[in-house]
Amino acid sequence: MPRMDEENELIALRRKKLDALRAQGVEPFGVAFEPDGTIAEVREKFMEGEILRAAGRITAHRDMGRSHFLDLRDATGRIQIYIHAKEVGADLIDLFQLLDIGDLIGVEGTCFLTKSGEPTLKASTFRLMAKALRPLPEKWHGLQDIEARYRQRYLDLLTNERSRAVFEKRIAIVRETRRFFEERGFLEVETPILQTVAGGAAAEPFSTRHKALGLDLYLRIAPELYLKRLLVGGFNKVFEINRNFRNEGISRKHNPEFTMLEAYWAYADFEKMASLVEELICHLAEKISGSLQIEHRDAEGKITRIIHLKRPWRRARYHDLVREVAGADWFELTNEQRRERAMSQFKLEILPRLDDFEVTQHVFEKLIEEQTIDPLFVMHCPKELVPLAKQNREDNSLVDVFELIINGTEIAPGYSELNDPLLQRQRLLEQAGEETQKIDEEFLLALEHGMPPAGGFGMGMDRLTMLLTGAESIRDVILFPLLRPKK
RNA sequence: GGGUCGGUAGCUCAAUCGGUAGAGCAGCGCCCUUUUAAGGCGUUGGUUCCGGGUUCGAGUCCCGGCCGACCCA
Repeated sequence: MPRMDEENELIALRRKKLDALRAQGVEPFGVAFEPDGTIAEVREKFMEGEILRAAGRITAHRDMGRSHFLDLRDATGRIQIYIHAKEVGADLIDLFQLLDIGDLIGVEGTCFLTKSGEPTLKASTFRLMAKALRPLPEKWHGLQDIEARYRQRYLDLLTNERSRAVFEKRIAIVRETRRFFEERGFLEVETPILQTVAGGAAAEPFSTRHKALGLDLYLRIAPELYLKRLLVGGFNKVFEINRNFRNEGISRKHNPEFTMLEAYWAYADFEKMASLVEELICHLAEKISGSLQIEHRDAEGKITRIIHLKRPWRRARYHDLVREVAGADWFELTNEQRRERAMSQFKLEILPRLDDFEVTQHVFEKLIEEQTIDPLFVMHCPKELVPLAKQNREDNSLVDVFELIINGTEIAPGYSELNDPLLQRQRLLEQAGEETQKIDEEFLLALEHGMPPAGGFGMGMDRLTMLLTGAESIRDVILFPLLRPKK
């Protein structure tokens, strides 16, 4: 990482210019300036002869001797500035000599078209808004270094159009998701991130401590148990979009903090939630990409994958899907036969410590989940996988659950929520094993007051953004992903 | 945690078998009154990620470390 005190002639020169500006009585870190909107808006208002004001960053300088052309940019676009000794005073030309690419300026000027038809502001005056003491990355390639793009995201956003577009899409996805739920009568709520018991999922939490109370706390791994308390409290349609934290490894698909959507709907069930998710994702795809065909491209822009979101999405039972790939007799085999087949026939690595249902789950993940590109609702998973869902009425080894898979990844699980407090206690006990302190008694207390049957689902907004933007890594959809500090 | 790959000027990248560390952009100087990846001429800039080692000589080979990417667990 660059340090402020490092010896570098480029920085030293800019600091000299800074001093020279102050010597001329110019404050290099200016105060408010009122442009006629964003640069995109200025371009819309552009009319030859009109006087307009624009503010932005100098990103290019074409020196013609007595006349100069600048590119002025903000996040919305670029406009060309023309500066000529005759048009601005001698004082401002002196000031102009002290400007650099990267500086933020405010310009007032007359609209005109150049020979080649480029809309340009002929500067009558300009003000320095902020002097940049460091040079910007190169204009043509932008900032390419992956590590630097994460550590200094501002430079990535400034120089890489594609990166900025991804984050603008992410913002739109979150905004449209809120609108979607609000239009359907869901209340957006905020529930605790600091929790005394980290419940609602199976994951390692981050721990922290409240000094005044002398209390050990965890950052939440899921909001689920609090949202269900709200169902008990009579908020019948609720959702939350907020950060979850999981103290686990980092990968292409995992960041320790990530943004989760969870929604609960009283008196609905998992099938209804599946339809809601289907509707939501299609709505977002059309809003964000304008299409239900999502194209993923490589760095050269070649299409690598097309995901078809056209409805209706396939719904199939977990056991039927496993039989399709693992053999119709899979569930009639003995545990040992299943292990044997998974290893010899499917070349899967099956560790001896895996329980029988985990062997099947492993087959499911490798042979179904990872191979599935277009949306697939996997319905009715085995209950061992999901302790917070309602048991199926016909077959109580199953739960009323869907798992939505798109592009080889779990996108959203949804349940008919378990609302039997006694059964819920039993399931949580089974899951916790020895670690009974992991059971949220306050949640069970709430359930004992009566929670309406409800449908619920959760969806990782980061992975959804990856799906809709074609980002290959979760770090490309999180503005500041966690990295080890340098040095 | 394991494996593979990478880290060279502010940025983007070269550097043959181990033999004087280079280019483009940016910067600096000069020329040019409508250029737009402006152009022309000239020019500055390096702890080759860090620390050891081998060697007459290391960006390059070896060992250790740091940071990152990908794959696996």
